[in-house]
Formats: sequence, structure tokens, C-alpha cells
Amino acid sequence: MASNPRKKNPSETDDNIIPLIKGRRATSYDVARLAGVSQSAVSRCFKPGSSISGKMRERVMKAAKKLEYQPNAIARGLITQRSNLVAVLVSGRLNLYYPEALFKITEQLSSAGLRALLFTVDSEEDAETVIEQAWQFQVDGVISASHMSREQYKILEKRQIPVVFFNRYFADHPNTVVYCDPAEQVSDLVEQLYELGHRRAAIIKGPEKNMVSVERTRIVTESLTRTGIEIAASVQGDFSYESGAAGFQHLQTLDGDAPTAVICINDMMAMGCMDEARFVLGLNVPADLSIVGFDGIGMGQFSSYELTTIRQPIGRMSEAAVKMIADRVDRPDQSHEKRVFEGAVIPGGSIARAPT
Amino acid sequence: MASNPRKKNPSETDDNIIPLIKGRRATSYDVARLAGVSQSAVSRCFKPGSSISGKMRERVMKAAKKLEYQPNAIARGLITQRSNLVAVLVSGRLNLYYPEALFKITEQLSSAGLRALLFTVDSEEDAETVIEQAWQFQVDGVISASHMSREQYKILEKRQIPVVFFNRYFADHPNTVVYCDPAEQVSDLVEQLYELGHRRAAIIKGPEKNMVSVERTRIVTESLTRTGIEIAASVQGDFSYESGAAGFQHLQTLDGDAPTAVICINDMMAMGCMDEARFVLGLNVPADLSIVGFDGIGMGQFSSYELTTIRQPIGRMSEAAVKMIADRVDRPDQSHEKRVFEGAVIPGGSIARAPT
DNA sequence: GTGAAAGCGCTAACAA
DNA sequence: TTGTTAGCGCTTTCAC
Repeated sequence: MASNPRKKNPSETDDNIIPLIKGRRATSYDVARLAGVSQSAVSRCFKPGSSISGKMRERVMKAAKKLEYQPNAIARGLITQRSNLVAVLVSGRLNLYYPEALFKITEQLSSAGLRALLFTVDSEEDAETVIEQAWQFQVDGVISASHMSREQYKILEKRQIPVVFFNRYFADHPNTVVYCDPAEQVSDLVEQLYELGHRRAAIIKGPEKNMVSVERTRIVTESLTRTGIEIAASVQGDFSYESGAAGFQHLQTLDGDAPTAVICINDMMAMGCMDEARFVLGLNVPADLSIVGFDGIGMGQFSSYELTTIRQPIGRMSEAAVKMIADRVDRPDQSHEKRVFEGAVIPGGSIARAPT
Repeated sequence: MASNPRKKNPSETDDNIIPLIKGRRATSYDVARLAGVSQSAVSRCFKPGSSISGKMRERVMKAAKKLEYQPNAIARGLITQRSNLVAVLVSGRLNLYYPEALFKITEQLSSAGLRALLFTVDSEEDAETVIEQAWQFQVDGVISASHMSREQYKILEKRQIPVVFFNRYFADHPNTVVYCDPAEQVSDLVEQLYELGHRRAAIIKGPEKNMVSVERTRIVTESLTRTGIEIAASVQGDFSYESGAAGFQHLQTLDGDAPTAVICINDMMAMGCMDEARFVLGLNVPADLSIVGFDGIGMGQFSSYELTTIRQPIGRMSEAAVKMIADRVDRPDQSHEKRVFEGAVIPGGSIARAPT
């Protein structure tokens, strides 16, 4: 019979007394035998909120301790249909510039009793295989801070795996999202630039298909136009330092008056831009050129940069993402929710009155 | 009987034709039924190297595709006693300065058919709970790039969970290690400093209990002494930018001749030190002061710093770590191995002739 | 090459 | 409150 406990186990045929054979981990049966109770009693002892007497609990726990028994989460997951695993999808390339969120999310998941199964996704094909992997490992949910196509999302939806998007979403599709909307702060900052006399600005954008980049660019463009600052140019970057430098170099080659301010769609590019302006072109930042970034990464505040930027509340966003995935795991039919956080302007010293 | 397939499954009692009930994932039984073969045949189809006929494989795969069947890795793990999960332990705080290794390791694990279960460890108690968690999840191995006490390591050893240490090890205990030994490069760099006329240097150390910090400090100290450069002072930092700045500030308060060179035990502190020297004390780096770092992080090469440093071959080290853990998972009784990589000097522009 | 059957370690429904 | 028992979905002998 299947339920005949450990019939083939050598520890039983050889010697019923020795409970833990070297090299084999103790199971609930081993604990039950040592404690002289049933296996299910052991199981109950490790499930919070089970009805169990103090005496029983004590006996079991003593035996468990002796055998260093810890319930097998894999076996538990098989029967409960809950793995307590959450796939965390990050972009290896982009996250290098911004690892805070990953660590915060991992910590938060841990406090929620969930484990982070980490996947790096740097291409659409990666996403494909990662989703299959996550499916094989029966993850209870997915936190996606990397690229994911609509089709891929639909697969997860069909399989009823809850997904929380971190800083990206599908506008035309219901989904659960934690997001930072810097519109208000962009508006403030752009007005400040206007008052400082800036009338021509340039934008260095992030990756073409990156949602954060596209949204920030849109907001900046709108805000500049509304305020009455002309957009001299808008060049493509890829979020890296090098692309910020290259972007600024590219700006120099364009016709027309030079912009007095450059808005970079993330901090890394802003630093590249600043260094290019200062060290290659010999400009003075901010006297000759004002530079603004996005993200609020730690490095931006180093004395060499003192970047004026718009910070995302990463801690609160990570917390929210984990809270939301945990909720959706418990109640998958729950309606979708989008939690939008505001940014915050970090003043810095990279903007000043426009040169006359 | 336990092996009576899916007796209680509503999809069977209600309708034997419909193979996949909405909301339940397909199992190998569902596929077997649709293909008209036995369940074990399905299992064999998904195990590489099983003896199976082409016709059978085709039929099964067709059915599997139709049902979007993927084997359940959790159930597989239960029976094979292999979870294909590897716990990756990183320090959340310290890794912020150095996320490359984590992403590289994750990618490499993925190619080896293993998944990274990520844990952040920032205190000894964290390590305690993390080890228990990893044990519960039946991880096949552990890659530890965070603090772990000897006792904690011994627990893992006793439980026969292979461990690979990344950039740390226990000298008096056999263990499997991937490590970067920069002794040679330190020697070169120190000699270079000597030839540039430096005779007094200071050291800004990393966290007291951090193995990398202790080792680098030891090597630097020895090298300076051997070469004939006096160690003016050695102050404590914690690997952060701020502590590098504070460290340099602290150096200024000390009696005696000021050092003409500062060796910082990581790049982050070197940048803090450099900024403090330049922007707070108005020194010119490298004309007035030479600064050296360790790690070779990307930022160090930004034009604002151009840090002279000793790089670790992170890519190769990550690769080695994954290779080693995969080997040990397959052959746990294999003897231990320590793979030591050399560093590489990145010239940079933060050292020059000592001021006279 | 294929199928029947046992059982990995656990939870949960049920009976006592 | 406790014990008995049926499976979660898979791999793996063992017959044929």
C-alpha cells in the first residue's frame, strides 16, 4: 500500500531504534516514531492554528529538535498546491543600475513567508523560457520588473498565476501594478527651469521599448511644451552611463541654438551626460548647462555629481508589490489594483540659471 | 489505493472526454489519457535519455502541447530528491555596491538547469533563519557570498548540503571556494607607488568581520611594509561611499605628516575618499594625493573618478562558482577545491607622482 | 518499448 | 484532541 510508512527504508529493516540514518533527513514519520505518536500529529504541530494539546506539542517538538526535523516544503507544496515561491523577474542589464528594488522585494517576500525565485530577463526569448520555468516550479505568483509582452502576460493570466508589475503595466488590459508617476514633480522641476530662464531643453531618452522610459519621456515632453520651453532635440539612450555621454555628444552635432538644459530619463545617463559636458566639452555644470535625472540612485548624490533628480520611493513600492502579490496569491479572484506613488524632487546642484 | 489515478478528480467523474478542467493544470495523467498511453510513458517522454519509440514520443508530445503540459518540478523533486534549487546568499547592504556577481550567478545557474532561490543576509541571525529556510526548501546547494559563521557552515556540512563560498572561506576547515587573490597586483601597484615617490600611505579598511576586507588589508599592509612605504594610519570603514569620505576626514585629524597615498579596500570607499579630498579639502587628485581602490566596479571608471583599482574577474568567478556547485550536487563526496583567480590592475588616473 | 504499481513526505478529511 | 487513510504528481523498478 502506498501509505505503508517507509516500508523500504533500510532504517526500519535494519534497526527500528536508530531514528536518523546518516545521510537521510528526518521525516515526520521519524519524528512520530521517536515521539511515539502518529505522523499526522507531527504534521499538525508544524501547522500554526491546529488544535493540539500542549503535552503533545512538547513531546513532538522535543523529538523534532533531536532529529533536526523541519517540514519538507516541497512535499507540503505538492499537497497544498502552494509552493510559497514567487518568481521575481528583473532585467540583469538594467537592474545593475538599480539593485535596491530587488533586495527590498526579496526581504519583504521573506517576511511574508514567501521565497524569491530569481530570474534575469534580458530579451523576449528569455521571458518566454523564464515563464515556462516559473510554471514548472509552481510559483504562486510573479513580480515582474522586466520586460514582458502582452502575449506572455496573457499566458500567465490563463494559467491563473497572479502577476504584479513593478514600474510597468498594460494600459489597455486589467493588471495589478505598482508604479511611480512623477508627473507632478516633473511639472515642478520644469517650471523651476523656466523661472531660471531656460527656454530650450533637450531630452536623452531610455530604451525605446521600456515603459518607464516612454512614460517619463511623454511626461517631460508635455510638461516642457506646456510651460513654454522648446524641445531642441530628443535623442535615444539605453539607460547606461555611456549612452548618456554619447547622447550629449550627439546633441552637440545638431543644428540650431544649443539647449541650456538636458533632461535625462534616468540618473545613470544624467551622470554620463554631465561627465561628457564637463570633461570632454569643458562646460561648467550647472553654470553653462543644467542637467536633470530620474530615479534618485545613491550615486547621483555623490559630491562629484550632486544631481538634481526625481526620486522613486523604492522602499514603499517594493513593500506594496509584495503586499499585493501576497494578497493575490490568497485571493486570486480579487479585482486588479494599481498603486501609484508620487516621486520626490531631490534638489541637488546640477541646475542653475540659464546662461545669457 | 493510493495509486488509483485521480479518483476524486471532478474532471473524471463528470466527463471523461474533457481533459483539462478550467483552473486546474494538466498532469501527466491528463496527457496520458488524451494520448491513449500510460502515465509512465508520458513521464519517460520528458526525461532525456529514456528509451522510447519515436511514434510514442510524437503522440505524447502532441497531447502535451495541446494541454500545455509541463512536468511539475515540485513533484519531480519529491521523488528524485533533487529540487534543482540553489540558495544564493548575498548581503543586501554590501551587494548594493556590487550586484554584478549576483546577476551573473543567476544566469549561469539557469544555463546549468538550476534555479536561484535568493536570500539576503545582513546579520548572523538572518543567516540562521536563511539556512533553515533553505533546508526546508530542499535546496541542492548553497552559494554563499554573505557572512556565514563556522557553526552555520558546519550545520550545512552535516546536512550534506554542498556549499560554495564566493570570496570568502574558512582557512582551517576544508571547503569549496572561489576566490580572488589580488596579492600580485597589489604588489605591482605598491611598487608603482614607491617609484612615484610615495613613502607614506594610509589605508581605509572595510567592515571588521568581512573576510574580503581583512584579506585585502593584510595583503596591502604586507606589501607596503615590504616595499618600504610607511603606513601613516589605517582607519575603519564599512565599504560605503560615506565611510570612505569619513575615513579620509578622520585621516586629516591625525598627527604627523599627511600620507601622499590612500589605499581604499573597495572602490566605493575610494570614491568617497576622493570626493572628500577634492570637494571638501580642496586637494587635487592625483597631483596632491593618490588614491587606489579594489573591485573594479563600473562607476569607478566614470570620468569623474577614473579610479586606479584592482579588478576582480567577476564573470569568470561566477561561472566557476556555478560550475563547482553543480559538480558538488552531482557528486557530493567529491573532494573540496579552491579556485583562486588573479586580479587585474585597472590603471585609471587617480595615482601620480607624490607631491614634494 | 511499454504499462502496472509503489512510494517520495506531506496535508486534510474523516473517524474515533 | 488524536489516529487512520487517501492522495498531491511525479519517477522508477519490475514484469511483460
